[in-house]
Parts: sequence; C-alpha cells; structure tokens
Amino acid sequence: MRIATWNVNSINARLETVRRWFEQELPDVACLQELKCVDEKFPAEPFERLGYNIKVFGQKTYNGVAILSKTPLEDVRRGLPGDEADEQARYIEAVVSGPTPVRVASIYLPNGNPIGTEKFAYKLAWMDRLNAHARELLALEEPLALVGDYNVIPEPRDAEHPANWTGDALFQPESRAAFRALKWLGLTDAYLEADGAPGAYTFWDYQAGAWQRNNGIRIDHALLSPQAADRLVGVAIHRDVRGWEKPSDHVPLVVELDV
DNA sequence: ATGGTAGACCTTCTA
Repeated sequence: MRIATWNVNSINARLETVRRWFEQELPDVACLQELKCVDEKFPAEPFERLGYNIKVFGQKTYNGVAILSKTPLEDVRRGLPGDEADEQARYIEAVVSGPTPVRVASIYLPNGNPIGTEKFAYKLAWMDRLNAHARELLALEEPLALVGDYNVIPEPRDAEHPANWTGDALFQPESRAAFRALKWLGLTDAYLEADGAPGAYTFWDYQAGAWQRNNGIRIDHALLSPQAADRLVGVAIHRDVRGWEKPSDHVPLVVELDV
C-alpha cells in the first residue's frame, strides 16, 4: 500500500497538476492539505473517475484537509480533539479498509509565525493536542500513519540554510521539542527509517528563487506506529514535481507499507 | 535591510 501526503496549496488552483500526478502514480491513499475550499467546492469528480473514495474536511480560503483512498474509508473523524472552540480545518482521520486495515490521518499543523504571537501559542497548543490524541491512537496497537505538513524542521540537516530559519516558528526549539515528543511516544519518522539521506526537502518557497537555489526544507513527515513501521518498505520524495508547471510549494511524500 | 511569490478575496491575510 502506497500512502501519499501532499500540501497542494489550493486544490482548485492546483487541479491539473494534482490530476496529472495522480494519473501517473495512482497511490492507494492520498492525504491532501491546504485545500482552501469548503467541502462542496472540492473537485471530487476527476478523482472519483480514477476510482477514489473521498473524505473532506474543508474550510473557506484557509486550511482544509482530505483523504482519498481506493478502498472504502471507515471510522472518519473530522477535527483534532481537545478544543471544541477550534474552527480551523487541519485534521481528518479515517481507517483505510482492506485485509490489513490502516488508520491514516491527514495533518496540516499550524505554521505558527510570527513567534511571540498567539499564532505561535496556537501551534504549540495544537501540537500538545496532537500528542494527546496520538497517545490514544497508539494504545489501539494498530497500523497507523500520521502524515502531513507538520510545519516543523526537525534538525539542522533538514534545511539547506538552517541559519536562515533561527527566528522562524518552523525551527524554534519549542516546535522541535514538541515534534520529538511525538516521536518519543513510539512513532517512527518513515523518511529517516527508510532512507535518511540529508538534503531531502519537501518544500521550497515561491520567493527569492528558492527552488532554483535548492533553498529547501523537510517539513512534510510521515510518522508511523510500530505496527506500521514493521511493514515499512520504502519512502519516496517526489522532488521533480516542484519543477512542473504551476507547482505547489510542497511536493508529495510517498510511504510504502507491506499490507 | 529589504523584498521577493502565490492564492483567496476584495483589501488584507496567510504562508
């Protein structure tokens, strides 16, 4: 089973790019982030024609996440538990049916910039909530993949120019510590486990020729429960997609599990 | 030190 995660930066602005990638790769499961549209505006038809079942948790203008799967999706949860007042659509979870069911979450973790504001506090609080929820999911002892745009640069090796990010919410000690705390729960970073070569980035800013200069960062991650990590076959970062016509600023990350 | 780009929406916010 190949599970993809991709921050598409508007599914409607990106439709032809995303459709082209789907037709080429046909992943079993795809978790998308930053849809920037409400549920009714998600362009379902092109994906249904390719055989996908779709669950969307959308939002106007900002955020919005989805899970697409070739097999039916069950036990769908929209929104991260722990704050009833949180209106941002950043989390959707479902169980991908099959001989070995796999629970998958599509995560769009808050950016948190600028630091020192309520946005950064929201990021850290959101990470605490994710930690609490991940602890509950791990107690189920199932194959589980928490994938998405984490908006965290875990280590200096995950940035081409780490010094450029010292004042940024993505590279703050608190953000990195919260990401490590997720891993200490018993989650495995699939990329590090399967490959781990430095210089593997998933995001290049649109500005200042970041792509042309390879000024990238690794902020899209796949965290696996032990039952999923046991079945890890490999990980691929589809770097070339950043050079396509009308690209997202993120590229797909694909995890293959032997299920 | 600054501004550089992209998307949604309508003048500014988010990233």
